[in-house]
Amino acid sequence: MEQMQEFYDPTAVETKWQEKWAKAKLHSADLQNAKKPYYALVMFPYPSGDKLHVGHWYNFAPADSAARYTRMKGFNVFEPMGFDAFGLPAENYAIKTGVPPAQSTAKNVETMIKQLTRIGTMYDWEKLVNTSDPSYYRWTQWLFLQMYKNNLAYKKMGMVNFCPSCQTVLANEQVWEGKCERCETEVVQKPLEQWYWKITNYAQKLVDNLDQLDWPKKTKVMQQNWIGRKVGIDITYEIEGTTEKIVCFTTRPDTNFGATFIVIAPEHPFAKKVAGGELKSQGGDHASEVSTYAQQAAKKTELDRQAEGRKKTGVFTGFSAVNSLNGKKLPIWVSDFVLAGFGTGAVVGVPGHDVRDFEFATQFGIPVVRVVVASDGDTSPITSAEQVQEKEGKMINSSFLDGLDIREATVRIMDHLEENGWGKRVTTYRLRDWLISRQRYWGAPIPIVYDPEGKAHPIPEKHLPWLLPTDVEFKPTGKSPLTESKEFIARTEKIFGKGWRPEFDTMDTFVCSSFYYLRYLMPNPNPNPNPPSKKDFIDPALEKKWMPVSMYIGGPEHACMHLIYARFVMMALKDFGLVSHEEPFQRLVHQGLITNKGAKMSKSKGNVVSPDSFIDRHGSDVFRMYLMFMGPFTDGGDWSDTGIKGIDRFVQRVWRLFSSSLDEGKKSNKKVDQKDADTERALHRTIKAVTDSLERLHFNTAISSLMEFLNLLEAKGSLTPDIAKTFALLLGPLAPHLADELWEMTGGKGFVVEQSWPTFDPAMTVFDEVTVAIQVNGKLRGEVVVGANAPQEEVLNVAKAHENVQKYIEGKTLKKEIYVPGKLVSLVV
RNA sequence: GCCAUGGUGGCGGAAUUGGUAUACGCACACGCCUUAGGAGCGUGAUCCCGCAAGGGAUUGUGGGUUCGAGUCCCACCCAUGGCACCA
Repeated sequence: MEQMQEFYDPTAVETKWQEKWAKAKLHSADLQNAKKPYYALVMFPYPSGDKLHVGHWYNFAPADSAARYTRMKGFNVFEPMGFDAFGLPAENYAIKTGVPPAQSTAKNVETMIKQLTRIGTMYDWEKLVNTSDPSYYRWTQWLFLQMYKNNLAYKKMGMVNFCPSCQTVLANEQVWEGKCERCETEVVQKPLEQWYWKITNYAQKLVDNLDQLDWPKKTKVMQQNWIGRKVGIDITYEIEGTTEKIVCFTTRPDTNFGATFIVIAPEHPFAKKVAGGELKSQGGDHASEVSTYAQQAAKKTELDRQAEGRKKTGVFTGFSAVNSLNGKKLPIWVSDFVLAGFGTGAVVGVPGHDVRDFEFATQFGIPVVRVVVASDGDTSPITSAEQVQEKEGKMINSSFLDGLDIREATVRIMDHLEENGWGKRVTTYRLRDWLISRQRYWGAPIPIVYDPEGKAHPIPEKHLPWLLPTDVEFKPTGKSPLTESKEFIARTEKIFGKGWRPEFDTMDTFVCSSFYYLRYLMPNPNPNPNPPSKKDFIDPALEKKWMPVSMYIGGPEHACMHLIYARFVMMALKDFGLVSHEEPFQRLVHQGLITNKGAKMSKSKGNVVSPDSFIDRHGSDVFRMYLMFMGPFTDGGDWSDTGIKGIDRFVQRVWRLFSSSLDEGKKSNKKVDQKDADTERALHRTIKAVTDSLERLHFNTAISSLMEFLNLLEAKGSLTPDIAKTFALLLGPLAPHLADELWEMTGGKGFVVEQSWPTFDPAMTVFDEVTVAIQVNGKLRGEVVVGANAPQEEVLNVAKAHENVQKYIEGKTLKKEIYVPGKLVSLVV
């Protein structure tokens, strides 16, 4: 009765252990001497002034549980943490409050470290990185210079995505459904000269390497789609009455005998020549129509195009090309359904076998020819869009291709076109080069200066870090805020000479995060390497030993941003001879999304759950276990205020059982460790179940196995010291504070995370006696208890003798008898 | 439209290879303890019929393979995520 009043006090216990862990430097990894390195990484957060939200916990706590389990399995686990500190959140906060981002960031980092510690994670704070610190961004700039040196960084004029709200350009990856990934404002197109990194050089490798990675299939497919590799052929068409040629890209040259027209994008050079009156056709002057159409098309926004739907518009140029295959004339049209940025910006129209071409042809009265037999054998003329798409079939109306399957025909025609010099096989990609310039303040300055003629020069490495000036307004105006800095310009002139100007743009924050996993391995950098050397960037021995990251955990929203940029940068670094691996993240896992009442948590919806009140009341262990218990880690789940009770009860019951049993043992000094076979077997089954669950990151079932075991122990009424110890160890990854407290109560030495993970005896996980189900004609009709190793015949006889079974088999002939050892008997009558 | 993933009680979910579907927990009902309970403990429960013993149905829908299907195959429906006038 006395023990019943004793409650587990999470706050006291958790504080006590967090202090002990810190004092023992329990989470500090010895990078140099580790024998079995295991790099456990989570995507680092940006330092926000708000409290850690449930999403952070849902990402970090289970990741930490996995890392703790791995450590107990005997690995030298390195679990670092840092801050993706440059970027819009800090800058927007500065704009609102006038507090310089450097100041607010430093403060936020401090509070977040405290919050992250409260989770009870094993972060090795000695290796902290902060991307906004000059000791970090000097390497962001150094990386830029390596890219520049190796011709992977270049500046070019072009149409770019511009967010009118953030007042900066964006990379393609950062435009989602035509909107800014950060603020969801409609993005517009602007012609600007900007810096790019040549990610397209690695397009092929980025696709090919996916095969070897242990990543979610979904993510691989997303990257594949994003890179958009397409194998096809460029076919050259001569234009009648001119010396001009048009090259069309197609993946379906097999249908080329069915071509009846050509369409080019409004931005295509030939369209410009027609519009400008440079070329005049015999059939009349179409310059004004083409130029008007091109101007209208240029004005259209993404929204206009969506509103227009698939309705085709276009104008005739007055010119025709010739299909070399059959001498047919192909009128050349201009239409905005053809994209200037894909392929060659020109398409050969085969209306019989492409829906868009069909729509265009019917819109403008262009003939439609069938060159593939329909699946139902139909060879009649095509009259509706439903008849169009044929991905299977044999060729007709196609000269030497007739009768061939479309796949054979594709190869044949490609060979034929290449042999005659009319075409060339090519591979195209959807992926565009990475635009890394940003017209924002809070980022790493691009280490470039311009001479008085405006020519770009890289800043010599000895001048790094090329410091971000502080004498600026933060308010974005579309012009880079750095243009206002007198100090920045003075500094440039002082070093490089009068009339020299610095590059005023800063780098995309995704540049900072594209290599941070390497910087964690350089915890005590030479504070001022001048000039910086390769070895200061990353120690090759450490890189070889620790990379690639063993397990990387973070949200799926980064599939086509950070996760593609980081892979590209690692590949480039390998080519520069700086690292030994091509891929940064061997295994990737996405945590699921945690919602509230089915909706994504957001401040504007006012449905954000703050962990704090729950932690104050139940403690971090209960909170993190509840998040893990909600369902599989990768699925996410919907928040519920009440469900946490179940975990709280579990923790209290564990506590009560431990304190009552262990106290009792002490007081009466009686031996309570005589083994009970049932409990012993249950213990082994529990170890097996928890181990299997943790291997699969199914924390929810690991917890339910422990609950089941606890239910059994409570029913037995006592706890032997051996079982108590193992129970504490099994709880270690899931509820680290409680586990250490229980471990201490059982007289365990050291910390739980330093102990070996419990092992089980497979022989002990099976029962002596098993319950066997009996089915008659597939329906359950009874069960019997037999010895686990009872021979088949004996079990079948017992089964057939079963009273209820008798009712169903009496007087009938047994057609089949099946015994699945230890599971069931199946009788067929 | 295309690709991917998923659909199991009132709810979150469990069920490595086809082998007793609904473990574990929440919520619920009843009981115990209590001055009290937003505490604790115990019992019950997928649904339908039945006082009960028991029977029948059931893993989105419809078929199929099998002694046996949540699991494998085919068709369809729905949900979520991604891509989308990409030639």
